[in-house]
Amino acid sequence: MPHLLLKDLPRFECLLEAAKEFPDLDPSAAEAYLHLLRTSDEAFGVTERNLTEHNISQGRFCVLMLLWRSTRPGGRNLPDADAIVIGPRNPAELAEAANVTRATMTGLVDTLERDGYVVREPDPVDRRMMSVCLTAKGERFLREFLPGHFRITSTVMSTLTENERKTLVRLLAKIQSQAAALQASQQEAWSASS
Amino acid sequence: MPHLLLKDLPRFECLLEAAKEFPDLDPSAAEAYLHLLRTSDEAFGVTERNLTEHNISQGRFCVLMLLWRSTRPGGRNLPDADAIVIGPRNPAELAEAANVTRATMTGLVDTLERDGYVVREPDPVDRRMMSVCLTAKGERFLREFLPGHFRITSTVMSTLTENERKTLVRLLAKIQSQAAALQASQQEAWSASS
DNA sequence: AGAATTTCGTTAGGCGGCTAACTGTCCGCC
DNA sequence: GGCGGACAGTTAGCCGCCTAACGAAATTCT
Repeated sequence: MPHLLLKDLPRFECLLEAAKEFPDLDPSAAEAYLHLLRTSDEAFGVTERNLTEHNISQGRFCVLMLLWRSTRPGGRNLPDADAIVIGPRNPAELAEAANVTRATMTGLVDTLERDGYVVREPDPVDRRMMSVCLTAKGERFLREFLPGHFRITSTVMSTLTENERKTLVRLLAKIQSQAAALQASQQEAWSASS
Repeated sequence: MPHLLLKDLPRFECLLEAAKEFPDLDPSAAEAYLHLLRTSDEAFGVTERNLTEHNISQGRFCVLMLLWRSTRPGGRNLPDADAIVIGPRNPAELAEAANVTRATMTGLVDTLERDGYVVREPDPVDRRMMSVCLTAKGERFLREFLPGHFRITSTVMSTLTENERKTLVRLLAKIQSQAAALQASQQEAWSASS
């Protein structure tokens, strides 16, 4: 479970009350924000429990998925099979795709290699680079692990109808783009001030 | 930013494709799940950036909020002021409310005390216990920090109308209760097997 | 009253992120 | 053709979270 968060969210009336003192506090916005983080945390907790039972972390799992997407032809059943891009293989590409630093990726690949799910191979042409490859053991692990993982995520979302899922995704996408824009402006302000 | 997550979520067609191979994969459920985590991560990232700029972590901030809720009368403007419960003060209560272990709370209070936001005082009646109290500096910090924090969360949610926020909270609550139920059943299964 | 259990806070050690600094390799430019 | 940057991967060290185990104090059970 990732970040520390209040177990019981403040009730809406409390937010209304607090808004009297802090005019910047938008009660419904704060409520939505808190619920978003809380729910995501809880949903993630359920899958993470499954991950740790299989002795793997979210980060390592993410790397395996990226490699799996790249090793398997992917477009085998698609008409334009040859157009399918091969996913990332270098640590740097993996780090970029997984949204972590290269240093973190080094650690993840270290443990994955130690567990035999992955091997590192030097790049023959550019001697700075490495290739990270999924082993047969790694692929076997995914093949055994994924069905249960998918069942869990399906169960978590099973209370929502197809329409509800659609609206949820739509609303989340709005928030996400807003957050991304805000983050960009934050970075801009930071680089301008330094 | 808490957990490692794919930067670009797989497109829905890819999920449909993968579902052919994994019958347990419910494409719309997986899509909703991934969007939920991704959006929460991004939204949290925006506020966390603000937190770290003020040299504080989400965990410490959470503790300060809990203490603040407990020190201030809270019900000052409410009719039934005397019925207002006083919030947690012991490390154990704080840990429970913040959803972390007591060991973690020790560390959080350590750094908060080092920064002068909080003091520890031994309980006069039960010598096992400590009382954690917000200092004037801690309250001043909150008073200066919160407006900006509220502005940020309001901005993140500003793309949603009041109605959209309501439906979002409703859908999230459904997911949350489902996740909580699942977690309970997981725990049950675990304790039964051991 | 004394022993066993519970509870509180802390410590020790692990893990997974991060930043910053380093080594080694490639590339462009004079 | 050598040299300064740019880039890949690693290392070192920090922080926040976790679990496990501990000593001290309170509580419960004989």
